[in-house]
Amino acid sequence: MSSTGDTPLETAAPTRARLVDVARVAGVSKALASRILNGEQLPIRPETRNRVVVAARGLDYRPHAAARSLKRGETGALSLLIPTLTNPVFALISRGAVERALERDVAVLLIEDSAPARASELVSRLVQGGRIDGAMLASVQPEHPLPRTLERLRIPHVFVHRTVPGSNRNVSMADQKASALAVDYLAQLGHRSIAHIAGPRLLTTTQRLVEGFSARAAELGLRHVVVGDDFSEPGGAKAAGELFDLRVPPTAIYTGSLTQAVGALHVAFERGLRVPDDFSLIASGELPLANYLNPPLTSISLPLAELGAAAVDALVGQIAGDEPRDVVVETHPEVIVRSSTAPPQDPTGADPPAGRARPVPVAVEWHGLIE
Amino acid sequence: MSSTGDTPLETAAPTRARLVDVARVAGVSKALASRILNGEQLPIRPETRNRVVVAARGLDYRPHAAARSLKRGETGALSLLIPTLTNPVFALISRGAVERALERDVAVLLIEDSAPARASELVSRLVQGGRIDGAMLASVQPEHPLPRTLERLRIPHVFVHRTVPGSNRNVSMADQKASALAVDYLAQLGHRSIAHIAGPRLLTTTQRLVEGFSARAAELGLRHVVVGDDFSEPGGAKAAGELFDLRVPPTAIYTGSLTQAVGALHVAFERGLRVPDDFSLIASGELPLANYLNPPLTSISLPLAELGAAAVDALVGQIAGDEPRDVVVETHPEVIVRSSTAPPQDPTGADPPAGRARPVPVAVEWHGLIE
DNA sequence: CGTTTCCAGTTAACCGGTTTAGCTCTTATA
DNA sequence: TATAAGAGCTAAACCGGTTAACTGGAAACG
Repeated sequence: MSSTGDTPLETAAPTRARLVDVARVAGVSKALASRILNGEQLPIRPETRNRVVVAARGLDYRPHAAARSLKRGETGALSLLIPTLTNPVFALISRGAVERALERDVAVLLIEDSAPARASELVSRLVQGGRIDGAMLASVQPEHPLPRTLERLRIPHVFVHRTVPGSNRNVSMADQKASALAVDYLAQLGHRSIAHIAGPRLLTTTQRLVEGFSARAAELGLRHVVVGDDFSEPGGAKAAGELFDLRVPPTAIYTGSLTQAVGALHVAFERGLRVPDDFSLIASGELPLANYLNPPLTSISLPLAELGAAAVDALVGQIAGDEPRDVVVETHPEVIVRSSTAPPQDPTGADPPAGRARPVPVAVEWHGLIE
Repeated sequence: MSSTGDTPLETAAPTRARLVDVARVAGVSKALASRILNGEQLPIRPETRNRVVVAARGLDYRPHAAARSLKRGETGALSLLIPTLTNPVFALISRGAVERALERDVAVLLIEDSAPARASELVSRLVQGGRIDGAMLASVQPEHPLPRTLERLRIPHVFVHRTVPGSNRNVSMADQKASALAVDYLAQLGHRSIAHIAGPRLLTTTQRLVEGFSARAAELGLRHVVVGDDFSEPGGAKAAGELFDLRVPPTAIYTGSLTQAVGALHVAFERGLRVPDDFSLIASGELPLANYLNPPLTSISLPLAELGAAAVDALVGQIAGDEPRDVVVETHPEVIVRSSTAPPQDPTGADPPAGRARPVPVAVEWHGLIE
């Protein structure tokens, strides 16, 4: 298996060029070749430098990752832990992270967090095995064991999208702005009574979305309500069902994820409700699928890929020695208008003729001003 | 940064255990420790072996990936090239591959094939940089430059899901069976006139799906037609539109992917056609989303995760020295019955009163027996 | 004129494993 | 009784880079 030098057999094994080869061709020591190729600022004759660079290019030389890693004590690889690949939100974050990492010549190991204990063990193994320099975590729920482990091992890490308050390691975006924009858009269409289907309350993403929603709705004097506690399709379906059961349902629903919107559309269909005739629907997070739902879904675009890219940048910074600090990605949310939103059909629905909307049949309470 | 031995400062940097540490604790040389921990069959006193094993466990020792890689000339890492992460088909294949790889203590680098030239360059870089031992390719179209590059560099590789005939490196499944099952199911419901919305004709997956469809339809004496050339939502929408434009549209449509089915549902909705009243719809490939479409989509389950796992197995085999050979994953397709399929509404629709169905308004021709 | 400084490099140690060659001691064999 | 054959281990080279320490000569400096 040792392809050192010549292989006298008929199959000329194409062997990688090593640093020594470059050095020999350029007529210098491998030490010098190494330092030149790494762009060190050194007193060196330009002509010598050139010989080395040309030799490296000519031989298509690439430093052996393992050798470099061994000496430097760095691997040039990161892990990215996500809840599931089949959720397009995380697919997009992953895309952004992998792209940026490749630009920076860093490798990314993607891992699905099927079970917290297992994920912790896997990441620890990668760390202990010297396979990664740092970890990006997009799936930590508050009691997840991994952050503590990483803290103890002093492994650089960041939290992406799902953040940990006070950690100084959060890479997030101003989700509030997306919610506020959604509320603005619905209000502008004439809706006076709106609902938000939210995710798990423990997640900071959820909290930001809810906060943005409630704050702006209150500001505009809209009646508003928040339901739901799961970003999935069934979560959206269940929450939507609760809303439709209200004595006075909202005329518009804003979901925290596209998957929830799919669930909401599903129950609407089952109950014979029509969108946007019976209620308007708008979701946070734009995906190609939105255009092919029935009806095509109005949504708020969010820079998920940029979020992944920013996570890589922050983590690479930490590895280089920077102190961990929170990063908030610039958000310029936009409404992608499709066919699931329209002015409310029955203007009185937002303000029922019989005055006050209470009592409410399920454990859901309206907030906001009753004019 | 050198944490060699003791760090006298207050921050006790938790340093990885190395092989020497294990050897010292066990009172043996590191050579022996290495061979024991690698499970070599050697003349060794059981007690000595035990001391080493216990020491390794006690120190939570894990061999440093880079050091091992450097000496062995293997990285213990593979790449997986997929068209896009946001397509759940490839998300599932990736899931299966990553899971199996982690079981085998191998790392997987996931790469999206945004542009063939760029992907080729990236994978080459990984190979040349000694970052991966082999590549899994799930996105090669016939003129993709990567296979040639890998062949030239003598890098082990396999083709997953999208195969290359004659390469002996294909990891695929018997998609034909899924198509045949779909046809059987539709026939059993009473449909006599069915259509298949296919993917790009150059892909072998498409060819297998089409073959299974046409063969079984002919066998059962059904009128059948194949349209479409793209697995995406717009591709499904366009093809469905062509079918609806037929003078005698089919009473059932079988799509090669769930995304195409989404597209088909979309145009049906736009044209006011109802599923399954106006036509039945069944898709190849089961995904959670299917349950939340309107109506919930009947689909054929396929072992996509197993396919990814099998790809890892095959590739690891090649790296260990096996000759490349095609692998066909066991398929036991099942119909997941939901609400998008039903007996045809108008039994005469399958066999129009006016006799022959031609002429056909678009470039689509019916095949099969006219009774 | 002797010494220091700078230029333009080279030598060799080292990272943490794996692996080949070899060494010592006991036991079986001729 | 000499010797070959294991059993049971150790020493050291090696993988391919990086980097601290060093060298020989020319120029600058006091």
